[in-house]
Amino acid sequence: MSKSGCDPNDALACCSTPLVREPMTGARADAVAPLLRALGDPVRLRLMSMVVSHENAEACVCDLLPAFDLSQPTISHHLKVLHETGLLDREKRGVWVYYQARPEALAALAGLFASEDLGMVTGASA
Amino acid sequence: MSKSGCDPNDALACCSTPLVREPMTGARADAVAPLLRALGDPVRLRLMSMVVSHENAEACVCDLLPAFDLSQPTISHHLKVLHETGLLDREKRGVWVYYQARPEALAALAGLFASEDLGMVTGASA
DNA sequence: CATCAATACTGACAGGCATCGATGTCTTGG
DNA sequence: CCAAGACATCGATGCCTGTCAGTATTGATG
Repeated sequence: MSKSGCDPNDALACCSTPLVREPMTGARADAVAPLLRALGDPVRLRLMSMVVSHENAEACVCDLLPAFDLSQPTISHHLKVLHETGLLDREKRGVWVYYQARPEALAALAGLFASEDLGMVTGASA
Repeated sequence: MSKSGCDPNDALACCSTPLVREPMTGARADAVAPLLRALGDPVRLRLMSMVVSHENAEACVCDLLPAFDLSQPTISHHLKVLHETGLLDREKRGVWVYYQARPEALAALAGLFASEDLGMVTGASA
């Protein structure tokens, strides 16, 4: 079960509304912020990038560990955070645990920062 | 001056490379993560959204304060964090301080999550 | 100049988080 | 059945951060 009231599915479902269209409600911000906070750590951001850009868009802990000067429990902890936030999927195959990125999560974040309106915003301020 | 070694300009300059293309370097992650961390707080995410979607894409503290159950110093603190991270610009006009979103910062984040490769990633895993 | 309003700054405290060492669990191989 | 490797979990520790109360600063007004 999840640790708190943050439901990843809920977060993904509501991210489709760009934050430039209208003021974000408190509930929506509470749902989206954990995604950004999870990627707000340099280690987790690198882990996410490594998994996504890895072959077949998946990687096991043994692939990721050598890139850091951190202990294995620490890496495991960060992967767990990314998993609980809904950014990574876990799949155990034999002895190894493979983490896969969830494209819909990244797509949700991309939609959040949808830049279609940004040009309009810049022009409107003049 | 910035509080730490995080240079907003550096962060914005390097964000243009999507994190799905190749593994992110440690230095790059250190530069980008603060942007995501800054928006990883629900209050700051709402503040950012409110400023961007506000009339003329700017808002003063007195416009933002009533939407929260927080004290004025707390709101000011969060705005300061967003400003130091390079997400908001400050402009003092008379008694009021107007905060304006920096479109290039949001564009940088949008570029980070550029979804052009996501479809390829999903397909490639099959 | 005196007063008031709006905002920023400082110090302090509580809570959360990143990290580690030690240990447990599960799978594979002999 | 035992040993070894891969990964997760637990408990502890130190740092970071969100929050507030109080105070200083700045500009408008009379």
